[in-house]
Amino acid sequence: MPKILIVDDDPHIREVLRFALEKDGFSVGEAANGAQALERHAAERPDLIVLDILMPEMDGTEVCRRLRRDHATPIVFLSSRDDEVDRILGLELGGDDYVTKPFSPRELVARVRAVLRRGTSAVTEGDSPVLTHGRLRLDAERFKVWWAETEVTLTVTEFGILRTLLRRPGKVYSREELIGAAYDFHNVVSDRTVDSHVRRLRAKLAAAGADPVETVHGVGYKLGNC
Amino acid sequence: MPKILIVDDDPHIREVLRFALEKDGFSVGEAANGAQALERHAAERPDLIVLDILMPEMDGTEVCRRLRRDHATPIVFLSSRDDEVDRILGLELGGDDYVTKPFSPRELVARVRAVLRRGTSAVTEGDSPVLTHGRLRLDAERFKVWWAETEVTLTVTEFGILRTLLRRPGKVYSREELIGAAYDFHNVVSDRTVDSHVRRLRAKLAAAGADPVETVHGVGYKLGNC
DNA sequence: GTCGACGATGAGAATTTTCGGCATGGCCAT
DNA sequence: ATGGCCATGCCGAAAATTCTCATCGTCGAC
Repeated sequence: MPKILIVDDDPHIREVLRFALEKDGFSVGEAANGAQALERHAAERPDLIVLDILMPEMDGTEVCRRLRRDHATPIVFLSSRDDEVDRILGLELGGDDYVTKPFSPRELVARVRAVLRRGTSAVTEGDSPVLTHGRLRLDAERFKVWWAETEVTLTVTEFGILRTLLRRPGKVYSREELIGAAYDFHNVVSDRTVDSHVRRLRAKLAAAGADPVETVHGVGYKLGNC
Repeated sequence: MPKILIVDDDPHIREVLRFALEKDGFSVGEAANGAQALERHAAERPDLIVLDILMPEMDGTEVCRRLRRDHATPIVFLSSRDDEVDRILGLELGGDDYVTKPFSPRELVARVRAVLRRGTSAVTEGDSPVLTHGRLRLDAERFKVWWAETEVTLTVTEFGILRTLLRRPGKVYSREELIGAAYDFHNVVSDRTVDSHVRRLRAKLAAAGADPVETVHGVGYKLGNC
């Protein structure tokens, strides 16, 4: 019966999350700010923390940094605004997953379960054969991609990049990460190359009426809402 | 002080190997045929077996199969004729390394050490940054290859294939294995493609005076003696 | 508003992949 | 053994994809 610590300054959110998590059999603790979070973490030793990023005084990133000094407790971030989380995710914080508001409690519980299932390790990819995000669908086994009903034909590299983006929609991937995910040899290609592939990927998706790949200036690319 | 069991029907070979291994600090046992090998193995519990393939009555492959029923003792095979070992290696016997006669005792000792160092596991690739085989040298970090003194410039795929072959010189790799080792997506390219890459790889090595990549009809490619 | 850094774009070079035809090896019947 | 036959590998060339480079546009910090 894993124990979850909810950290958010909004009592309403805490309430909703507590309800959802308890219904699923988790035992739940709460904290309303960063200082309280560290305190409760020390006292209750939760198996996972649900952590809001935007909080007065000590925000989520700072809590995360302090926790990471001594602990590997998995963290699922809550982000208020979509573009806000972008920067943070670029910075290799030790977060394990990320949910942007507004989100369904059901989704959060699913993420929490997933993180716990794959163990403490921060960066493990759930290699499901079919990935979906909005109208975008990718079948890694059959090597095919659809936007709504129309199939989009991609090359290997384009496919690799999209698959990576799709594993964590919204997360901003640096060019280096994208290269690493698509090739065995990381040290071979220049990162300008990623631009080229993203360009053609975008072109093909655009031809199908989609435009889900977004640029995050100074960091990399991410999959936006579809 | 690891114990090695030498199995070979040729007393001269046993003598040479015993001398080399003992000089290196190993303790050595001997067996002249398959039946004796099983017997000695049960009695002496060696840490590693050096096993000749071609023996009268019960040959090395059969000995290996019987041993593998109950034991994971690492095995280094000795093969008499070069082309003979090819077929056997295709068949995923549980061998840990392979040396073809004529071989230098020094080389065998090196192999034995390597196998022991990387633990019992049969198929662990020591991902050392620098792989060498005869005059052939490959640096996986700097992404460079040499034949003797001359550097050979390879493309990513050529490099990937050579690196794979180099991980177990002499082992015959199927085209599928080579594809799988060089790409993330296995299901994308036809296996004729491997031919093309091997062709260009050979051409480049030939330009440097080498011809180490050998074809094994009906199975795949392997790295021959250099 | 200006400047500097970063991303987009176009074009071309390099690499990878495929395909079809030819050569060769291994196997069977003679 | 010999010759034919089928499977498999090799080669040349073209098509597809990937990668790089130079230039221009845009974003964001000051």
